[in-house]
Amino acid sequence: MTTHKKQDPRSIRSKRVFKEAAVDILIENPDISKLTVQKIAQRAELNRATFYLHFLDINDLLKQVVYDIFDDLLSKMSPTLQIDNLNNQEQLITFLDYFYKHRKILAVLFEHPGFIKKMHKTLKDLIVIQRKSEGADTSEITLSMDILASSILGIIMWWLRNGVHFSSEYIASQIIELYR
Amino acid sequence: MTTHKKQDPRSIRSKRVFKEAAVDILIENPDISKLTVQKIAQRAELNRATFYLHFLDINDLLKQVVYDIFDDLLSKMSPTLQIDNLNNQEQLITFLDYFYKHRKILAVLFEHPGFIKKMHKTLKDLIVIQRKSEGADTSEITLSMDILASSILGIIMWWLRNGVHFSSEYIASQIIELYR
DNA sequence: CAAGAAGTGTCAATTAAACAACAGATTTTA
DNA sequence: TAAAATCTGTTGTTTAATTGACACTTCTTG
Repeated sequence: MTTHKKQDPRSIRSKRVFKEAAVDILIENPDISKLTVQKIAQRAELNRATFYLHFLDINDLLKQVVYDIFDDLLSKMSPTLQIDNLNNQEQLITFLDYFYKHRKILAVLFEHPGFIKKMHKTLKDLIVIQRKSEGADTSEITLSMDILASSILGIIMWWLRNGVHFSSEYIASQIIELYR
Repeated sequence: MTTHKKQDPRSIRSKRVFKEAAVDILIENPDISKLTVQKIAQRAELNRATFYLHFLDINDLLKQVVYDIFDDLLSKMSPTLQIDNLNNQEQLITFLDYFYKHRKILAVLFEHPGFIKKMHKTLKDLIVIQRKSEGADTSEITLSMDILASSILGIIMWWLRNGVHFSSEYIASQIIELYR
């Protein structure tokens, strides 16, 4: 059990503001190579030196952004997973709504090396958790989950790429239809 | 000539954030008597004690908010006043657009004692500046300007009270028609 | 109306952010 | 490609914000 020393609210805020600033800039201009610490600090209205109190470099910040997104996603998913009478479709819609809400930064991050792989792993884990909660045999589920995760990820990426013309409800119903 | 010592960006930001927080709270709940330093600090994500580094009390903050608004208004008006071929109507529309943009906080501030009086003075000054730029005799203009300012202020207050159903262009044309 | 809750204004001590300067790396552009 | 401009990562020092406490006043509500 790690003891987290209580953080100064200034630190908490600064970390958040730096990340928000970076995300905002990336949404305006998705070219990560054009992102600089100076621009982030400027947008965050914080000193450039302060950046280095919280992050090693831009890549470290982006990793934390990615981590935050997954953390947020998991915190949104787990409560619903604990409700027994919730069916697949409702969970899937929660999942898709999350993607819709964060579609702009996700579209940028999908271009980021390593993100898709991490996304895949998280998605698979979520599917495994779900299947287990449905009482499936542990030995049978792990095998085909990669393929299933890949398919869903492919659909999501297509969905995001194409400007999200369809509702999350419709996509959910299509995914369920496909893997019935 | 007062020498302004260059301010720390943290101070500048804190002052701004406190004011924004107060305005936000007032727009949500226009009852000034319900506004507290604690709520402002909480909304601003700053410590309550920090508030007192920048403001004497809530009233002092509100005075500064009022001042900022007028400062902003005057900076928006003066450039147009210097353009010779600009007519009354265009100036009036600039003026009215400003009110439209800030209508929410202005609706709150119009309830604030002293605001209408200050508003009146500023409006009169603007009218006087305008009349002078039109080459009017200095002795003739000051007298009826109070009545004129009161009328325009009355129209603006009515306009704001009634949910701004009409465009600033239409109101401008009506005001000009009235005082032709 | 009495008691608890919430808000005020202030303080000394602590901590995080700003500053400014630096050498060196990278990118732009003439 | 050479020069200029921008960006990087780091540092010691200064300054503003946080903290938690304090005595006091003003709501709020049973």
